[in-house]
Formats: sequence, structure tokens, C-alpha cells
Amino acid sequence: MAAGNCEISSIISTYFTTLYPTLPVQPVSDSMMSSQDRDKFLAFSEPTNELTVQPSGWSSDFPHMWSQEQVMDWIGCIVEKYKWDASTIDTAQCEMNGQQLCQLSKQDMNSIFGGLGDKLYDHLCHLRDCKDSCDVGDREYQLKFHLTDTPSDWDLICDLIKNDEIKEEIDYDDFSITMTKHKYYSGPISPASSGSCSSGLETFSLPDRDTLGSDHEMEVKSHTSSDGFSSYNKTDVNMNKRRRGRPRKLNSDNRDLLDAKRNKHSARGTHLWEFIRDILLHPDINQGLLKWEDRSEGVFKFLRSEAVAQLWGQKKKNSTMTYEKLSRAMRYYYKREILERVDGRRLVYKFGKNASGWRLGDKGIES
DNA sequence: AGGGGGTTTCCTGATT
DNA sequence: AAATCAGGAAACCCCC
Repeated sequence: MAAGNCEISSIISTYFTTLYPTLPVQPVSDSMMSSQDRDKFLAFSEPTNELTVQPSGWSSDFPHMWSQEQVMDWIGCIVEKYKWDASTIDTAQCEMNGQQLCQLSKQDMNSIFGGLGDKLYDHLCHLRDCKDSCDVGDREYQLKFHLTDTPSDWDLICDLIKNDEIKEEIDYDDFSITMTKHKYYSGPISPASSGSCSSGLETFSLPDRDTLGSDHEMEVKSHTSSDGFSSYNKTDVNMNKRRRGRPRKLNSDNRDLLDAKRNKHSARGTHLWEFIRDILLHPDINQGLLKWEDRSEGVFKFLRSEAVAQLWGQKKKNSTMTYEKLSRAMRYYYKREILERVDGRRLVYKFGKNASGWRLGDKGIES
């Protein structure tokens, strides 16, 4: 049991050591973990030898700077977090940017979002407070780890992270564990001891086994984002071979919840072609899995077909997914004209007239 | 309970 | 030889 937890705990400890040098950490002996346990934790989609921590979507900017898309993403996250029935929300009323959002009173929120209004308002206040408090060092870090396997495994992981300063929150649907640190931080992670802050949600991803040999050196990074709030630091840590793991959650997932009212099928989850499309549209999570061959024509290529299949399998909670199976599903799209055949080119597909949302200029697509 | 959509699984054969 | 493509057939899961 504790074996698998040891590794993730080690990763987490290393990361916390980086972020919060004053935190006590529990070094974990790798020998305590069997390869079988290790395999339970598939946690990366990254083809580089790095542990990358990057702000995700709406969390990286001040709420009042959010775009309409980021507002939607944020609402989607809260909907998901509280398992709210998205069908009760009028999506048309969600179409506002961050500035408009921040101008809403609690009463406004309640009238628009019903019972979820309170949650949204409180969370928004929390985010604003968090941003505002950076200068005085009182801030909150949320680190989100995407794990694999069954929730019971995550429970065990949580058992290994017992520090009163850290609050853990497990999201069983999201296959992730979020840990929140509320303490003042005075360590060197922030370049700017000048009040830099990286509050909000950050996502951890681990290297791909395919690209790693054994005993690699890995870096833990906290990227500097354009808003200048994040900081940079790195710590080397030896890691053993790992298998590729759960993908970071796509923002589109959150949108799907809100789209449930409009699309009867979205309640069942993202379709394969949408999953593929969303990977292509998010270079930050793409990680070299797919690439556009001809962006304007919707032609794309699988760079790491099996990795994409693994991710798809993880999304569908199917550990036996392969590119062969995934490609069969892709071929069914030809008949429905969601995809068009691209003859003579391996691993190359083209979006068809019934695929939407991939074109430049489509709603929500900026580049 | 039954039907439909969207895969998933398995398979054979062809092509690269 | 291995990976990929093509598509038939059946099964599966979920929703209505």
C-alpha cells in the first residue's frame, strides 16, 4: 500500500520543499515501492525531463482581468467542485468578462446562479483577496496533482501527507488531489521576494516514461507567467521510470458541464473527436502529442499515438485503451463526416464539416 | 424494457 | 517485421 504513496509523497515533498522550505518533509525511500505500485501512478504527459508547474486557465490572472472564456472556465470549475446541476444555470447569463463578474454583488450572483451564487461569490472574493494579499505575504497556494487508479489509492496518499498546515482536498471525478497551503511564505521560491505570488490553482505534470531513461534527474519548476506573479525555482530530484499518466484536466471539461443543457450528449462526457480537438487547441497541455499539419484545413497528425490513446483511456477510465482501438473510433467518424480521410499519410486526420470548434475564428479560439 | 448513439473490442486483410 | 489503415461484427455503456 504505502509503496505507491511513497513516490507521490516524495514528489509532493520535493515540491513543497521547493515552495515552502520551512515545511518539514518526509523523504521517502524509493526502495519502499514496487514497480507495480509505481505503475499505479501514471501522472504525466510531458515529453521533457521536467516536472512542470504551470498556472492553469483562469487562475493565472486577476479575476477582473479574466476573459469571458476564463469566466466560463471558472464557473465550470465551481459547478464541478460542488457537483452542481449545470442544467439549472442559464449559460447565456454566464457570458461576461472578469470585470463584469467582479462588479456583481452577492445578490446578483444569487439571482443569476441560484444556490450556487453564494459559492461563486465567496470563491471570487477568496481569489481576489488572495491576489491582493500577495504583497504582505499572506497567500494561498493550491497544488493540484492528477493521480490515477482508484480513489482508495488517493486516500492512502493523503495519509502520507499529514501536515497541519496543508489542507488536502480530493476530487474523485477529477482524479486529482488539491493541497492548499495557507501560511506565509518566506522562502526563495519567489524571485521577487518582492511580493510575487502564485496563488491559484497550479497543475503538476510528470515526465513521460517514453522519453526518460532510468535514474533521471528531474526539475521542479514554478514557471514565471506573463503576469509576473509566479516565480521560478528548481530542485533536482531523482526519479525512477514512470509510465505516462493522467492528463491535466482540460478546461473544455468544465465547459461541457455548462453545455449539458444545450447538448444532450455532453452530459455523458467529451466525445473522442472533441478530446482530440481540445488537445490540439491547448498547446500548453498538448505536450507534443498532436500537431497541426495544416491549421486552416483542419489537418492534424498524431505525434505520439499511444500516448494520446493512453490519455483517452484515462479519461474514459479504461486502462486498456490503445491507438488501434482509438483509431477504429476515429474511422467511424468518416461516415459521419466529423473527420475526412487523408489518404496515404499515416497518423494524419482531417476535421470534417461536422466537426466544430477547431477553426481559427470559432468562438473562443484565439490562435 | 427497448432503442439509439458512441464508442470499445476483436478480427482479417491490406498497405507502408 | 512492425506499425498502421480499413472496415465488419458484436458487445458495451449510458441516456432517453
